[in-house]
Amino acid sequence: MPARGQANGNTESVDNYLKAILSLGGPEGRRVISKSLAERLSVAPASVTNMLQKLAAAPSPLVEYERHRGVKLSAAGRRRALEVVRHHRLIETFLYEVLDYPIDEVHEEAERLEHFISERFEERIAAKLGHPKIDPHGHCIPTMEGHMQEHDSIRLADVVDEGTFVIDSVSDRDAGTLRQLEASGITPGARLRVRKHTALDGYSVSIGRSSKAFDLSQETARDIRILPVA
Amino acid sequence: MPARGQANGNTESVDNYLKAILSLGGPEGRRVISKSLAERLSVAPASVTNMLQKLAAAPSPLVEYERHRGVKLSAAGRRRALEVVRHHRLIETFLYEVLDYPIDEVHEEAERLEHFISERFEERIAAKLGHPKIDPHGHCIPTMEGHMQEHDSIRLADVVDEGTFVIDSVSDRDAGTLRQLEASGITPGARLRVRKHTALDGYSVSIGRSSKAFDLSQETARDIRILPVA
DNA sequence: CCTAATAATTAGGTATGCCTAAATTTGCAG
DNA sequence: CTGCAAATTTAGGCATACCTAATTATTAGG
Repeated sequence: MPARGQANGNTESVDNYLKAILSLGGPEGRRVISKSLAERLSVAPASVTNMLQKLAAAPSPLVEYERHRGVKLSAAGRRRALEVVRHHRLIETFLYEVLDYPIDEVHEEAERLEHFISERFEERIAAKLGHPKIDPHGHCIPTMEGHMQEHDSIRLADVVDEGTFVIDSVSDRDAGTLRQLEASGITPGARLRVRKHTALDGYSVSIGRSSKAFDLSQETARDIRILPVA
Repeated sequence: MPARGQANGNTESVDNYLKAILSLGGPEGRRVISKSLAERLSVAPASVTNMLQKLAAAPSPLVEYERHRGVKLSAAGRRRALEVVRHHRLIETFLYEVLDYPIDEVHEEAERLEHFISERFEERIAAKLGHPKIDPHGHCIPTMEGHMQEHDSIRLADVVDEGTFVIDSVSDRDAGTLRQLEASGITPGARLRVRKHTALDGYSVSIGRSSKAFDLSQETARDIRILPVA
């Protein structure tokens, strides 16, 4: 298939590499090793090497890559990655708010569409939504200029003993988990009271002023990010 | 790139071949010759032969193809083609009605997105729009079951002398033309009074009860379809 | 009915992006 | 400092979908 997208050779595949590097390298833009990329993208390590070489060799490269030493995004690469993340999160918000999608279906649809929408589409849905700052999972939406100020939330899984928190965000990694969390009222903005189960390796939590308690596995607790109560 | 889409090997490219065959073969499903397809798709004739052979050789083929004798859609191919057309026209309507796109920009965006939206997306925008029967250009939207009842409109270019008509639809072939027609009030549903310019090889038209007259080239008149006044 | 023009097909190539298997390189433990 | 294991890279392939050039079919004119 001939290359798609703008002047550059930006394809769906390239977008996904950039997103993965951004996500794995964190906001500070740490070096990312090929193995992590291969895992994240469900692709053979050799394919990663291949792609990184091509990306790095391009006229205005999207990544900085040194043999055997991992990759990081160039300024241009970071810009493109943030644009794709912006698309993704705006689309999710749009599907949820305007098209009444169930929360656990927005991710998959956005994952496909994010690569193909135009600047106009981006601008129009942003306007329609009142230029939202966070998506339905609580993740912040990068600005048009490519700025993203992360919240300094922590993972519930990293809480030592107990306390009361505000839910910052919920991972969209697994649709099933997401559906369950939503059903239990564990959504961004909710107040969460937490107590650690030392025996069961998990947590007992309740929402708001409710006395109903839920058990969460350590696994699930990694998908929830929390903030101290304001 | 690995195949995208459902069980079958439906790619963007295949979709476009099917749409072109549907469009060139008309509602009756006439045989289409490779040359026309090549022109329509801006592709070399050899590429068409190649693709048709693959499509026809598939386990449940989307086309019926005989060497040197053209192609037509199989039942499955027609179903898929109509689904893509439905996507296209629903998306156009959605962009126009919900996202306030200018009329001359809806086609290009829909042309890209039509291949990537899910059944759910289709269903949700259809619901949001109240299950519309025609798109903003006046083209009818195939049903979910793959039915499309064409209007028996005629091209303005085929009008012999003069008369009054209702505008059925306007082609989305050229954005510039479309923008001009919109600006002149030549949009689906409008009443059109026509008089032929024998000398200039074109038409003089006016809209509704307005006395302002516009000249239209023969070229442009091919892009306008009309119905007798009800 | 034969030939010339037109259409279609075959043959052989390009680029993308993925794969496996066989080298390498790196880095950590002893 | 050595040597093994993990990570990475190279080499060689596959599928898609496109291309050009050369060949073969079909069809329409004379």
